[in-house]
Amino acid sequence: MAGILRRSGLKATHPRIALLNVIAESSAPVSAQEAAKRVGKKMDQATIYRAFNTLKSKKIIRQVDLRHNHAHYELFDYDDHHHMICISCGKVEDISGCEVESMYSAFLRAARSFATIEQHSLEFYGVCKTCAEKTQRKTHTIA
Amino acid sequence: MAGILRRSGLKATHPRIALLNVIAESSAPVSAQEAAKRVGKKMDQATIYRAFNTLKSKKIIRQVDLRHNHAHYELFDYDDHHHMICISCGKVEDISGCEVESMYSAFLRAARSFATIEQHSLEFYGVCKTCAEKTQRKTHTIA
DNA sequence: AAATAAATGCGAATTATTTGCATTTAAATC
DNA sequence: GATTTAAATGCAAATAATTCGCATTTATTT
Ligand SMILES: [Mn+2]
Ligand SMILES: [Mn+2]
Ligand SMILES: [Zn+2]
Ligand SMILES: [Zn+2]
Repeated sequence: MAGILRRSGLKATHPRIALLNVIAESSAPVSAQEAAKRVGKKMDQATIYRAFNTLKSKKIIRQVDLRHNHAHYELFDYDDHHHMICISCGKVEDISGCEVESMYSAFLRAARSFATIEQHSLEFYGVCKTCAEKTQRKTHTIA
Repeated sequence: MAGILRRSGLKATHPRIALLNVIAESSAPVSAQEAAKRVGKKMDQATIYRAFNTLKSKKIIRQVDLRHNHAHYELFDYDDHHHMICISCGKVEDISGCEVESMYSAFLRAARSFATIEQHSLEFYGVCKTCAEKTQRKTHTIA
């Protein structure tokens, strides 16, 4: 992690490295609260938010919207993966194989007022198998 | 607007109708602050947030993430349009013609733990022509 | 017009994110 | 390895975003 930071012109400081490790080890995008909890030690929330912002501006991490009313972040791995989010329990699963980038130029042609597209976000909102089963069971019980 | 509300089992109250009009007349998704300002009269912020949530749950409006650290909402028109957002000035333009829904079943097959997809959000982050020109001009001045 | 559940307003509470400033620390220089 | 210095951190306090409790008002039903 230290190398990534230095290559971006950032100081490889202990809090930042710890935070990056937390993000890297997490299976789902992490929020400031989760990060604070998992970084353990003492990393101030202000430092966490400042780190999120600088790491985002250097494209080391990217922001993901899960509609939880607070931001989440994950490593910016350049593999263009996206997320499925359960609208019932909040579960998040990564998915890949989206072709959207290949359509950038077509979208740009259709757009009146945009010069470039740098990135996109694509999220799917649905119901996970666990929640679907629960609903099914509930329905059966009532009937 | 009153009809839409009643059809969803909601009371067609004055604040709600005013809010829906604001959302309908806006060219871009609106935030709670913008709504408060434009509804004029006095509609309490708590009422605005409560309305956003109930209208969202009835699928009359939908939430849009512009990465501004607060939620935005627009009418849920079922035409599957999406947004281009300028990372420099925040400008928002609607775009349509996305084929993502036709790929729901393929994504579902690829997903380990999801039973259904109900909707998706697709946002493009780029630079608008106005901002692109400004940058160009700045670069030229420096050179 | 009366009854009633739903919705609102208002104030206060949470939650989320940012800021100012004194102090510390990583990296560069000697 | 000690010195220098700009960048980064911690702490406390500020601001922004969203939610809650409860008394009062309002839209529909009767
Ligand atoms: Mn992910
Ligand atoms: Mn729109
Ligand atoms: Zn679920
Ligand atoms: Zn712009």
